[in-house]
Amino acid sequence: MFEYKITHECKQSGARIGEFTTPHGVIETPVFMPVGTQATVKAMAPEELENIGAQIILSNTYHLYLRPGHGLVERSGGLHRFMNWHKPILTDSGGFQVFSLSKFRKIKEEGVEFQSHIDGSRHFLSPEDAIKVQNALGADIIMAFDECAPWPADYDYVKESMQRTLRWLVRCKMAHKNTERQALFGIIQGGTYDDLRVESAQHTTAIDLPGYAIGGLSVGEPKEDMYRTLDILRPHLVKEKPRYLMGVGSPDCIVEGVARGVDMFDCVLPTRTARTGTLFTSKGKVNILNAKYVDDLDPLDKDCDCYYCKNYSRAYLRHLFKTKEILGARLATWHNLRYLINLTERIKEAIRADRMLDFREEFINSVENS
RNA sequence: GGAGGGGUUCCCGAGUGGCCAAAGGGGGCAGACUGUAAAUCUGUUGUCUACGACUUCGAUGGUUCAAAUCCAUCUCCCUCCA
Repeated sequence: MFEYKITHECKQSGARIGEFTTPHGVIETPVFMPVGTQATVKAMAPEELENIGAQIILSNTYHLYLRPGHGLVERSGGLHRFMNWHKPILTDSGGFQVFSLSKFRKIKEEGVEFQSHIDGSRHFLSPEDAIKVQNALGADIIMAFDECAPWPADYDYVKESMQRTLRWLVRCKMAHKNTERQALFGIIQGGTYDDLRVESAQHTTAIDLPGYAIGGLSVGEPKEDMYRTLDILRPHLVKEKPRYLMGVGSPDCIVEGVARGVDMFDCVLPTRTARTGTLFTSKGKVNILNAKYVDDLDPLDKDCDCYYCKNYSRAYLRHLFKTKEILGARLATWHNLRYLINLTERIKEAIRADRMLDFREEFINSVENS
């Protein structure tokens, strides 16, 4: 179980196509994983996700722990059964909530004290707790409990945080009881400090795990910093293990990430922006609410094969958004997810043809010339 | 016919002598969103030859240094009573 088999390596870029085997099926990388924090990818039914080619989705330890409680999920037969998604699932550990809910928490060596954003109740989440909850949820891939440090942040703070994340990783591995059916991934931190990144990568990969993630990026830093960090990390990653860039990203970031050897991505961007009217297209970003689309009866993207683009006009989607109809959010989400999954398909073709760098060039140009 | 209430910027609706181009919503226009406190948030919304000027608060006329705000007439709407 949890074997990662690289089936092709791009001669031009070193980008890989691989197969990661899990109890709920094989994931072909590079892969984009839609995010379904609260045991649902907002606006989409599992069947619909499957139909657009989603291979694996994310869910979240912290949010499910608070509501409805991991006990209920476990009693219902695990997360797969609870939400009726029978392909692989990855759960994030709650480490991102240490960052995003920073107003409600206090970090200690033992773990993190949270005050619930829902009702203000106090909770304590240690690395052991995060693993215990994830064992109960039953995802195929579970994440180590880390701290996603903010950006910008002082060197000393990031160093301390990164080293604590390493100590927490050791505790996570010790606590993980279900290694046969759940793959624990470690998370490399270190902000945008190159030496801290290298230190984190060396220590993290020294611990034998089925996969490794790069965290703490796309938290506000310039893209050049993110790309540089990926370049710095690349020689320090384990070639035979999947590499997961957490929280990324936008179409251009995914292309840039794959070109730098990343295999897995997740991001709320396509689903979140879809709900507010921003759509990815082969010609760049479109805000469907713009007045110029009021009479536009063409499909959003002629190059897209999604249910929305095949059956509806831009004017119709704009109308749905203007009237705040639920279907608007659904069609937009449907499209954005299909767009990103299509993008990974095109990326795989480029890797197979050993022309990932050419593809990157073409992609950047096509999106800019809108 | 009698009594009362009211007509404010695209809409609703505050404002009752100067701090009012006029609160607040809505709508419109635009922007943001990267391991989801997000079907959310931000900006903007009379005109112009634009750090100043001009036009606006049902209409007209008047009082005043100064009116959306006071007075008169007209007009339209609403409620109650006959």
